[in-house]
Amino acid sequence: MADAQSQKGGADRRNRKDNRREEIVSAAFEEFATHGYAGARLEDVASRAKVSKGLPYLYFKTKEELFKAVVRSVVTAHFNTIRGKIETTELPVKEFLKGPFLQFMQDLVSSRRVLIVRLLMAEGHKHPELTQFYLDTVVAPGLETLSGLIDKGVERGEFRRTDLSDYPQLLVAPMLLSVLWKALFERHRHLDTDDLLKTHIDLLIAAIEVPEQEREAS
Amino acid sequence: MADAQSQKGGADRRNRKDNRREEIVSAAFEEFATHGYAGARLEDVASRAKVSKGLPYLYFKTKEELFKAVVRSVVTAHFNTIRGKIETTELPVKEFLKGPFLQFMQDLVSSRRVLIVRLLMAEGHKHPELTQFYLDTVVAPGLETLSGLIDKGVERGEFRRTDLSDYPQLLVAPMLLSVLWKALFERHRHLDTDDLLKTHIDLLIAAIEVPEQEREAS
Amino acid sequence: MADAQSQKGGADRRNRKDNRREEIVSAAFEEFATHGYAGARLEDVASRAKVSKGLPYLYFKTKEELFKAVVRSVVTAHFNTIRGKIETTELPVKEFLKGPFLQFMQDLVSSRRVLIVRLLMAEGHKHPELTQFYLDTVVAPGLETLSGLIDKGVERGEFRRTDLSDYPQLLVAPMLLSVLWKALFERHRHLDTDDLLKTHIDLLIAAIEVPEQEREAS
Amino acid sequence: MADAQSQKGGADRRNRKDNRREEIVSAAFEEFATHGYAGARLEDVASRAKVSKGLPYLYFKTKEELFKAVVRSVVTAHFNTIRGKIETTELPVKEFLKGPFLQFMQDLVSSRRVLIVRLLMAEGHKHPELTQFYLDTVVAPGLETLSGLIDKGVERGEFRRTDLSDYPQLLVAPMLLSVLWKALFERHRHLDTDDLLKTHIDLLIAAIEVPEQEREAS
DNA sequence: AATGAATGAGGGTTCATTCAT
DNA sequence: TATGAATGAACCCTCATTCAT
Repeated sequence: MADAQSQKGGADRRNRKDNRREEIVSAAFEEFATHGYAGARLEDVASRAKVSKGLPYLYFKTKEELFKAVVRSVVTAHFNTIRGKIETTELPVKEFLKGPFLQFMQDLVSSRRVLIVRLLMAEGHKHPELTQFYLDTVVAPGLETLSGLIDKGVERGEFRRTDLSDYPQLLVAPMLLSVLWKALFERHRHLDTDDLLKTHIDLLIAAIEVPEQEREAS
Repeated sequence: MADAQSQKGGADRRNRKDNRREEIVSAAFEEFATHGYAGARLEDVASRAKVSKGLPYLYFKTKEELFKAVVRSVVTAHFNTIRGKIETTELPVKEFLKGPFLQFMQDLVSSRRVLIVRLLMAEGHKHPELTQFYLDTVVAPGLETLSGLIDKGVERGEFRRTDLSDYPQLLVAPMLLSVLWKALFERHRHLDTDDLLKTHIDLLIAAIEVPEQEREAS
Repeated sequence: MADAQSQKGGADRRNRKDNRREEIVSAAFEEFATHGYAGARLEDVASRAKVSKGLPYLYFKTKEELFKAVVRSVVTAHFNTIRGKIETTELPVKEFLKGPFLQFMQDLVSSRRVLIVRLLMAEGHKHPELTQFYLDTVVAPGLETLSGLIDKGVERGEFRRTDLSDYPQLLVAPMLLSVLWKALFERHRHLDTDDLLKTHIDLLIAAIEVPEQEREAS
Repeated sequence: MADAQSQKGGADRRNRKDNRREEIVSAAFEEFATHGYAGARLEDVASRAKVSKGLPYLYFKTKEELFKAVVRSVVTAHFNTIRGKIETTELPVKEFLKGPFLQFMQDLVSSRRVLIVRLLMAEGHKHPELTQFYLDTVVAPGLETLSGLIDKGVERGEFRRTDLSDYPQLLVAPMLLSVLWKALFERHRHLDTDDLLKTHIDLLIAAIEVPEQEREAS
């Protein structure tokens, strides 16, 4: 029992430490997202996380390390879900695009997480290893998966063979635009990004779809 | 003579002053584009413009004023050209999109001017009036013009009536993506943005085009 | 048995405690000697002593207390040996100087312990009670003893009566110089301090020695 | 006249700037000498020099640069005087040592400038290039000159040939000791360094002097 | 109009010291 | 007794802005 007690004590401390770390990263995310990298003050991060000014430095050697941790934490684990879905779905590709994939983009656009995208756009060029990390972890696998999805549609006879396979970026470009619009212009002029994304998917499908009557029997 | 002299002197001075101003703004553009708003140092702006450290303050009260001037200066006058072309072209809309419009996007992506876009993404939300200005001056008229272009295609029977008219942003979203890719990822992974943009236009046309045989004679 | 057990336990604890203390002081000596007072970090002291960051504070209230303990520990017990030898030697003073005393100085110059001298030089003026302690414990008795040694030589007819008795510091000044040379300049320019010290002793003896033929028979 | 005026204006500014620089270095000398390198606060340097907190950074990139400038400024030009005298004196070497040279050492010991020696002792090992500079600029030439002085005495038949020529450091070691005594112990126990130095010179001369009756006629 | 020296508020970072466990 | 997470004061350095010339 005494053992259990002390173990538990250790676990508590571990948990507390982990929590603090997460709280700091989370607070930092807000501050970076709001003020940009240079504009964010570590002291504000600390007080948002309700810790002392010096604590972040116990977990992150420098502001930049903290920034990297923020990017990593936002990125990690969120994109694997949809990727898994894409690769295992049984739906016709067209239905998948109009359903789950559209949904995914719509959700992403309205989530706070995408602020990281704006951050990266704004500050990424000053942190090459970070962009590389993001490219390797999120962008490249994501594009790979999308390419695969298009190809699957082609193989199944749903889609014509087009250059879209080479530029899966085109599938998500309007999502990027939506993110930026929301960040910059939304307060001045509303844009229905959900509908915009839906329109985008519909047009894309129209562009590459093989009409029902032309499909081969198999 | 004396009058002419002094007038000429006045003109010189005016010119010199204007030049100075332009040089400062231009130097500031480079510094802002390279280091971001917070990261740019007014002293570097001054020395890039080959003026003294204090001079920018004779023209711009604060760093923010200078920033606004930069945005305005980059924005102004560059977008009217293509807008004019769009509105007066005699080409079939399809041909216009595949020709001059594609060319315009390709040029823009590789111009230094688009760095302003990254700047706005990074700092825009802190300068609402600036984004408003940008929206009013560049974005809104641009979108308006694009809408008109699509509609013209519809009216001429080239295109089906689609929701693209409501979301002309979809025409330029890949351009935005291209800009960002170049800024962030290009050094890690090459993307042929010219070809990507071409593919985009082709797909879009495929999506909305009325097939030759279906067109009404008029 | 139980008693023995607990007694032993008590002894262990005492020993352990003393060891810890010594280890901390010893680690602190290294850190202070290497980085100076202000430059030494208590965390480094702790990790060098392989104890936790907080432990030194159980033994020493502040960094300054630890510093004092370091000075005291290095000082204590090391100088009594030579002092004892000086006071009890049967050798002619001249031989004593050329033999054991020279040896002592040569050893001291190459020992790590003299780093304390540099420390005191650097920080002593900020810790008056510490310099007083050092003066009372090491310097004053040492000089006293040296004075006595010279006087013994005079009384024995080996040396002339000179003012050297009033300034025994002159006997050790080259040792000080040697210490500093090693600390500062040795890496740039070698100095054979052993030979320098030998030369010093030889010259000093030449200066005060009563030539053989002039000595009184006794 | 206007020209002269503006020239004078320029000169004024130059002078003012140079003055500021000197004032900062001088203030820094005091602060470093009092608190050591790490203990000195640039803000205190600034306010001692009656300039703003940031000004020192216009003249010295970092604290270390300022420190180096302090060392250089104290060192420069002060040691050439005595060196010149040594090399050109017409006095018998013995008389020179007992007169001007002793005087020089006595003056030096009581000047504020020697605090730089304590500084170097304390911090020198952390700034190798600085100690090298000091060695090359002050120490090495000084020792060279002293060696020459001894040799001149030997050549003139005043002195025996001894190893002192190889270790001119022995001539100045008591000066070093005096500096340190004053810095550390003087407030606790008085030492008449003037007399100590005189005794030192007397003893040294006694050690190497060729007695009058033994000198060769020439 | 133009210069560039000077100012001083502000932010990143360190580290002696405290304290909950 | 021992740990190491946490605190917060202090300090170096930067840079937007001012001002004497």
